[in-house]
Amino acid sequence: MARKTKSESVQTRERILDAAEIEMLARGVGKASLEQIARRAAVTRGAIYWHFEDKASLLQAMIARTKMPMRDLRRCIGEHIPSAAPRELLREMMLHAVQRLAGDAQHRRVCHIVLHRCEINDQEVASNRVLEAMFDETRTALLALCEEIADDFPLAHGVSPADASDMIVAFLAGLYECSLRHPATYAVENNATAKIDALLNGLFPVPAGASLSAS
Amino acid sequence: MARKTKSESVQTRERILDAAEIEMLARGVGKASLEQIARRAAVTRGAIYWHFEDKASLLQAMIARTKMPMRDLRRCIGEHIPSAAPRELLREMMLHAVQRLAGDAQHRRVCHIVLHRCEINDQEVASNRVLEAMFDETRTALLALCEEIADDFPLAHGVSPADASDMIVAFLAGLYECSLRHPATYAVENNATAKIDALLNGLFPVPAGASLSAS
DNA sequence: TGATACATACATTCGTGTATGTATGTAATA
DNA sequence: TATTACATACATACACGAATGTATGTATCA
Repeated sequence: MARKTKSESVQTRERILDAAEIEMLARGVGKASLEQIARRAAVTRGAIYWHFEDKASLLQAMIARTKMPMRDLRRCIGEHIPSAAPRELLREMMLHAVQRLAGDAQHRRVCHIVLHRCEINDQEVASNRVLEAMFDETRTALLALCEEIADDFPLAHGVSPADASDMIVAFLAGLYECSLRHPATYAVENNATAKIDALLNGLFPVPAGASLSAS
Repeated sequence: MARKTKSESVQTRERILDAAEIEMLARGVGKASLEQIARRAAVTRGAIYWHFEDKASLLQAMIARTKMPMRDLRRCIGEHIPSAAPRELLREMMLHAVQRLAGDAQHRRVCHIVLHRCEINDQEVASNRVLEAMFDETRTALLALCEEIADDFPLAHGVSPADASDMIVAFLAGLYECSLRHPATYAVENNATAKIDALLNGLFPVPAGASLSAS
């Protein structure tokens, strides 16, 4: 009814974003109306249009609230690359991604929305750019890592560093797919280390007698 | 303007389905209007409502036109299981899936629509059931196969048959994700055999000196 | 001649965007 | 310190288009 103080308005904005997450997850971005989002946030559409330009920028703000997984991985690379051995680093990165996916509920919701509750219009900006960034950054970062690893370990027969990074990207993307679509059936965090090690051993087989901590 | 012969009406139906594929792929299921689909098929909405109940059943018919990848795989299992060794069978199945994804344009389009151009409503029927079937059937079939393989080959350390089939499902799902979302960057069919072999060798490492054609 | 295979026309709903109202916080002024 | 002035943070109300569903018309095939 009246003007609220600054901190109250920030809270309102957060409540709107929370409500948008829930509604968009349940009904899809297109079918979730601003009216329903507003009702869930205990405000009116007026409040939404005050805080956001339109539904697209609301979605964008919602996405921006959670750090995207692959940017995270990349930063993780930047911080660790000077010190650790690349193969260990890759392993840690993959584990980190899995743990994030298993542990961070808001991250799961937002990824679920972007990946599965959002029709992609070829010209559209919001989630499309995010997805491109996710895939491209991941691929770039992983490719560089795989090339470094290939200096230390022999690659599997017929597999190039690019092939290896493609497989890892596919595996991670598939993890998100399976665990978000069917959380009951596919428990991501279950035996994650063993699974990741099996994949890495297939791509970069450790020669008999060699140590994993080769520089 | 007038009544067509039976075969002509079948052609009209097909043209509508073709147009729906194109429009839904370009704009998403929700934003593709029946009017635009009709225009592309050179008919009016009247024709669409004659052939289909509503947009949902149009989508359902569109999906039904292409066989789903995982049903295919399962049938492939049923046909081959009595004769071939399970590990070879699994390899062939995965190759088959990749080739289908690379070669069958209509299959690619429909999968692209179901996976990425379709907001999923929790209560909705059409594409949701299809997706569930895809994942569940795949998982069931692959799990059985992995258990058979585990009789012949030792599993990687700490990996159960269920873990192995989960990884394979994730890998295949990720292949679809990557190759459909970024066909330019991720060429599926590129080195597919080497990639698949690397994954299988990671999951079911072949003991030194053992032959792959173990019964 | 009746059922078929559509086209046309209309009613209705739903969501968005925008314009406007309104009450309060806040800073400047006197 | 009280008052004025304005910006803020929404609520309310309305106009508009877009899409759906349905009812009805119509020409042709069998």
